[in-house]
Amino acid sequence: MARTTGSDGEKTEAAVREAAVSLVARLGYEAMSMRQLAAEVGVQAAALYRYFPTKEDLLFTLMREHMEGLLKAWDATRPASADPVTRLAAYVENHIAFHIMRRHATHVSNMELRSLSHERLTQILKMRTAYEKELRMILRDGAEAGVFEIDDTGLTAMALIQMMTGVIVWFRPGERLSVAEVTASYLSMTMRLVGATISHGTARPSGRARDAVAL
Amino acid sequence: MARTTGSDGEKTEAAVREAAVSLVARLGYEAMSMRQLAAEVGVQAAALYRYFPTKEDLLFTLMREHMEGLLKAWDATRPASADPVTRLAAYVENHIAFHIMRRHATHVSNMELRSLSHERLTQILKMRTAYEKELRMILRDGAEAGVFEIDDTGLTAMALIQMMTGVIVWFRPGERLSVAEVTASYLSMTMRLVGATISHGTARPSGRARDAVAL
DNA sequence: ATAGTAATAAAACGAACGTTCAATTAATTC
DNA sequence: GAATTAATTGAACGTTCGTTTTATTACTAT
Repeated sequence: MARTTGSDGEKTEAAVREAAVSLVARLGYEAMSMRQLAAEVGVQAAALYRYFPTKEDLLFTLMREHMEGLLKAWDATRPASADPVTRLAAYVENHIAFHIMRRHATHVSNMELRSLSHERLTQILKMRTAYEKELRMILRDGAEAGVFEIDDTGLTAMALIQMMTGVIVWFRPGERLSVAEVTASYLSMTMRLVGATISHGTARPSGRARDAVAL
Repeated sequence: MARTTGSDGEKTEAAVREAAVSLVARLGYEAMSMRQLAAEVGVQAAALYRYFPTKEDLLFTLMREHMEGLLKAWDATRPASADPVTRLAAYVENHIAFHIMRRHATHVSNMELRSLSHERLTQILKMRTAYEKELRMILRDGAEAGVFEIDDTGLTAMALIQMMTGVIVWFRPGERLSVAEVTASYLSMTMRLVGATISHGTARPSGRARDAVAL
């Protein structure tokens, strides 16, 4: 046999991407074989090489697009306001929403970095650093404005990101808590953690967001 | 050749364990080959099988001993006091100290769970859950006593653990911050996060621990 | 000394891996 | 409808993998 009826390059490539994210997240990059991936897509292993020259190229593509998506999502959400509390709230909400929505891809981007070549690792880390810098800037502005009480901006940013990203480890949609409830809780914890002292009139009407500020 | 002069089973096994933790942490379990591990120890691959029947047995041993060590460390540190603030402070300090000290082993225990058989995975997760339960109990007691302000005990426990464990991702001993400084900062952030309202007289004299309570 | 055990080397096994190549068929273009 | 291009198969390549087997040497107890 050869070309199959109804075959379409674009559709196949999309199916490969999708299956790869799921498989790598579940099994790990090294543990997933190209034959396994091909079987999941319903194709022979050789067909994958029409779309991705090597296995590592495939991994890198998944990671790069995930990071680009994260940066793009933040760019679209980023509030014009200069109020650090509002900005921090937006950052937290965007981060949690994005990571819950793309749990598998986040897992891949966080866990499989060691499988990238040095050059590509650098590329991904650059994007990650840019994203983290956004949070550090918010924290610094808030600290300087006196609305946050923060020991060490860099350390606090890392702590917050680890805490928020950790959501994907235990959160499962449709269980005890809704996304909105989780987000509200994390918002509340974040605001306490940074010692936010003034209430921001622009408080979201989402659930128990009142906690997000006061303490 | 065969048995080498000066060879000693106990020493070899210890060397294998040590090298394995380091290699699995750096390369990942799947990416590390038994030949690579053997070379690191200075032995032939076949020699490894005298100490660990399979590669997975080796991984499981590393993980089980790490988790046992964590539980044991907490058991030795756990304060007799019933004061939730004191207990929480002890938990945080123990957790951070242990995880920084055993960065590589923690990496292994957190990242390679998917390479375990179902049965062994369950065993490790049971230990992990027991450890997390300790934190949940502290949080619950504190919330009931009115010294903590907590939305959801389970969610807060997960958030705290993710935050604290995240230390191993970015912290490198001998860089900008000392272990004591990092611990003090995390203690401070933790106490704010849970809304600890009363000062605990037993405050450590370690650095800026004054922040650990007040807000 | 000698017998027995502990610790390893050396070589080999079959299976699985990522990848390549030639052949073949489906769709598209002219 | 012929020529071209797109998409895929099936088989194969050389490597590497985890593991087993066998032989050999170092140590220990008698």
